[in-house]
Amino acid sequence: MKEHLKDLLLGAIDALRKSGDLPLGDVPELVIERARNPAHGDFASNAALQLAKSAGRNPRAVAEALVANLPASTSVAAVEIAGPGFINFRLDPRMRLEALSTAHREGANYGYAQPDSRERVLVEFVSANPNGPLHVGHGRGAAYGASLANLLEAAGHAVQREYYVNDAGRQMDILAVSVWLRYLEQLGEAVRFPDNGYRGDYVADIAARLRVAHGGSLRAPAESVFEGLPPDAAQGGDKETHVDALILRAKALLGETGYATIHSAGLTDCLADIGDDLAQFGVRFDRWFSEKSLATSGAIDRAVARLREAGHMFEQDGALWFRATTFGDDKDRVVVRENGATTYFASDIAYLLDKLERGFARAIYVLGADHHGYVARLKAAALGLGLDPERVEVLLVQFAILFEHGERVQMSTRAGSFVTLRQLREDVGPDAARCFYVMRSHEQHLDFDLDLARSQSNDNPVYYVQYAHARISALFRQLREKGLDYDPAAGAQAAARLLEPQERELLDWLLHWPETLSGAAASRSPQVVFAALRELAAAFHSFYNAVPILGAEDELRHARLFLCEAVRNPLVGGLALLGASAPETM
RNA sequence: GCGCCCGUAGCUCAACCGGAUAGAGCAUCGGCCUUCUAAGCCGACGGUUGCAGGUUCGAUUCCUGUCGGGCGCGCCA
Repeated sequence: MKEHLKDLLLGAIDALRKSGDLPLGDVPELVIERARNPAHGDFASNAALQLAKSAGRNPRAVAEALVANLPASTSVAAVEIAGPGFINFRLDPRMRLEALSTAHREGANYGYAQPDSRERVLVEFVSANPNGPLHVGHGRGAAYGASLANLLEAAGHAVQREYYVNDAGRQMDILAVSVWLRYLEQLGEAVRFPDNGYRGDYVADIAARLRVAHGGSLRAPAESVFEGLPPDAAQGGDKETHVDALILRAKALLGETGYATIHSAGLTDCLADIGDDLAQFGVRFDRWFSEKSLATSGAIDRAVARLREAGHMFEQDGALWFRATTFGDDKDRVVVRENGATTYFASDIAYLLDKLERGFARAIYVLGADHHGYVARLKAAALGLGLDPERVEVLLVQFAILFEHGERVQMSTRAGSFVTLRQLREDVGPDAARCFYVMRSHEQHLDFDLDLARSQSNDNPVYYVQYAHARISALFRQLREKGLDYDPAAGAQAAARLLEPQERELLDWLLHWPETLSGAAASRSPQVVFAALRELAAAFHSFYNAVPILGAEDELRHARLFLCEAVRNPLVGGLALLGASAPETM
């Protein structure tokens, strides 16, 4: 609709230019807005205000000229000039009724875009290191990424969801050593657990499974493990040095295959746990992309060669550097270390190249806010590879802070005393968890109120929205119980009788829903969807309280039930985008 | 020190790429269940948009400075 009105205005501008009645300069990007105040009609444009300066006339005169030259349209009932020169459009009432029947006809997909302007988009999200269970911080990235992917799909794009598995790094080695030490402990060895090790109970669980699968075949005497190691932090040394030495010792004692067995047990178990956790959270991925595979496939070498050939690499202090500062980054970055190993950033470059070479028009990264330093780096990498940096889109998700009984819930990952996503989900339920996470803009810090999310009351906005759906379902149950009839065709026929203000509100909402959705997708803002659903629920509850539905006379009953069915569709469809259910009863 | 994000009602947040009278929910106060689910509805109260300048017909929105909060600045991942 906004596009249509924009075309009308462009038509008027065109006509004025041809006739030469008004000297118009460059035409700015026209903006059509929903009118906030109903007295201002349905849509408003500030075009005249924007054009006034270059036309050298006062805005109202420009507005009058525009309106006089506006092409005819069957969708517009009236055009008014108001205030300093706003042009207000009042839609033909038929537009609302059309929206109503479209909403009714298209089911839960109402408002979803036709996939005509389809763009292939890759959304990478979560990508947490598989060295333990997901915690509540990851939950926000998961909820946001999943909802965003759904939203982009609803906006007509072809979306691929990926999880980047950091299966190659040092953190995984630390996990492997932690598992091994717990395993030895369970076999009766007197081990000293490193300060930098992973202490969570899940580590012991992995060790226990390892014992079942491999018995004592991976055992080594404690003395041989710790003999001659540099001291740990608690022993007056350095925890990093200590744990690194421990990793080397484990590899030496276990041999390549033995170490690989433990390493992969840690990885596999953690990944399985994460996958299961996310699946129960309604979050699914099309692909789990292994970081290690970038090395084995030669993708890293290829990416590095490409940067080198483009002349963006240099050697210094024995390492190979990417001259990122050429492309706006504030530092140059090491890609190949002095010891010959590639850095994490090297994998990033290779993965980025891989994504864009697979034909995705856009690579969206959903990252935690603490990764904001990556933005410049990734953009620089794209430029260095000779690719358009616009195709790289980084969305930073700010931290979520849990509150309970009005106090901040403290978390410490390494100590294993964190609140896991699994715990949160089981505590407040998946629907509330998903919605609470995306209720605020992703670039806004989130205070996650556990008590509120748990509460089954009017305080809880998720229940409020779901309750609207349950009430509609209840109406149709009551309809049968009372032996009343409902004829959708008669309802559609009588829809013009839906003239109460509360009915008008609902029709308005339905009319705007497609644009609300496309706007939310364009601004990567699932919270807009939630806010809109809340409005719809509020409008429905008001309607429900204001007018009789089953108790109305026949024709009105058909019309109102028809409206209820139409309202139910975006409730279901919108909640689905956010990963929440629409229960029939509550 | 440098860089990024955020400061809006008592609290948590909106305000649609600069627009018309800055809006919701919670909290507080007052009403509404012999009728379709009261997990609901109706109403009242509540604001110098952190502060100081600037740009503009118009600024919560853009720019500069400043104060406050969060985060980041490895040959870690």
